[in-house]
Amino acid sequence: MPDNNHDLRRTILDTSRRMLVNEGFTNLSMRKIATECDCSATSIYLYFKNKDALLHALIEEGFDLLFEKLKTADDSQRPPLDRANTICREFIDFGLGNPEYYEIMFQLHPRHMERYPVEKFRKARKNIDLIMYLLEDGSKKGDFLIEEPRVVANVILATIHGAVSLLNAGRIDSRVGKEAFVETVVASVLAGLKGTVIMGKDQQPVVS
Amino acid sequence: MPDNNHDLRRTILDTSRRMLVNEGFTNLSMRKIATECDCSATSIYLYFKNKDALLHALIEEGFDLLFEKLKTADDSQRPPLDRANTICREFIDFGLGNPEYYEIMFQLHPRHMERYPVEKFRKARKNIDLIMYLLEDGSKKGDFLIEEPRVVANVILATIHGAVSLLNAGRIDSRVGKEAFVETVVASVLAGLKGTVIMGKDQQPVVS
DNA sequence: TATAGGAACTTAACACTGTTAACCAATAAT
DNA sequence: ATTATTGGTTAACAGTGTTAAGTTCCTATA
Repeated sequence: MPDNNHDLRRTILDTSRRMLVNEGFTNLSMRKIATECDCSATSIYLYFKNKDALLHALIEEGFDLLFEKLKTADDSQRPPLDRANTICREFIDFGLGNPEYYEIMFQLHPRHMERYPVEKFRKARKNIDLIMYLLEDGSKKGDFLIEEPRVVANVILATIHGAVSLLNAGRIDSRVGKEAFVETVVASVLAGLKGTVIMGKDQQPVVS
Repeated sequence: MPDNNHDLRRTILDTSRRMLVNEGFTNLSMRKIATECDCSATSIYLYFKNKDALLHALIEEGFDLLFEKLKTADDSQRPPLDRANTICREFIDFGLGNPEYYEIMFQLHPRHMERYPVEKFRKARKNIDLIMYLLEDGSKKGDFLIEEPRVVANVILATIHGAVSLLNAGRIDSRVGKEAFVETVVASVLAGLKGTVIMGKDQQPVVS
């Protein structure tokens, strides 16, 4: 049996991912995962150094998922502004659609877990890089006016992240419609790329 | 003894606030608070329904603190754009300067604690309202071009929140300087208010 | 074929956590 | 004088992450 060794490891990952999505991060305990996997809690420690390491593995999967989503949605043939628009919406869509994943990926405070290994940050950074390359492309084509793509890419990420996290936390004024909020956020991001972006009558941002 | 009753209550609040700031949210346990207060852990339950209620009280204090900071920094006599600039920077300053407070105020996921009581949200909303009034003022004076101040106020809050939370979590690309990042975020927010904002040579946003 | 080694897994335990039930002492009210 | 209330306690429950020690079982070598 070649890598049948890692059968349980996969089961643990799959069930904990499922439990994370279904029952939330707070209800994710080693013992609960274990009973769901039909093994003892300590068996998990055979494949993961501790709970944080298991969490890190899930986070990594999350970043892969997000990156795939962004990459497949992004069409490098389209105009940069359209691409930026798409990327923003896909990111928000991911965050609102996978709140549990999003939480451990972006909202889990470092103080709550072991330092996320530096080498794993590369996967997280791939998403920012994707934005950055897009900005550089837009700059080269003269569509954007950006001096420091890396800084702006991080600002864009921060803006969208703020929107997603506050929405998911239910901390956006209830009198503000979710759609209007999202549209305004996206418009604001796109506005930062070049010129002024206003809202068209079909709720799509239009560059004036 | 008039309200000597609430002596212990005050001590609990003060020490837990101090412990929160000094040792972080994760290390805040009822028993630790109790030993620090020279009382038993169960005594805390005489004054707070549970740990969440204690946390809510701390959150409330945090919002008061933030509101005071914003209110005293805001000078309604100055031009709206200057005021917006000040508010943004004060907010960021608060978030970076009080990461523990900020965490329980804005990053503590609802799933991790009992629903934050609706009536207490008013204190949180006072900060958004302050931004909103400023936007309305700017609109009235013709400095801003804003159709829905409440939506935009929430977007501004989200943008700044995203920046603060990612900075505090150490999730901003290390190759991006903190100052440059903050300046770009503020510039981006101000740009959304009207026209295009570019960075002057003194790193201060200038409206063109 | 017998035995040593190691891999996969379990049980029992430790030191924590939030929270509750039961109890006790002192003060205030009838 | 007796009752009720206030403010506090101790002991316990059920849960947490984690570790040390022990157990099975399969595989490879003497």
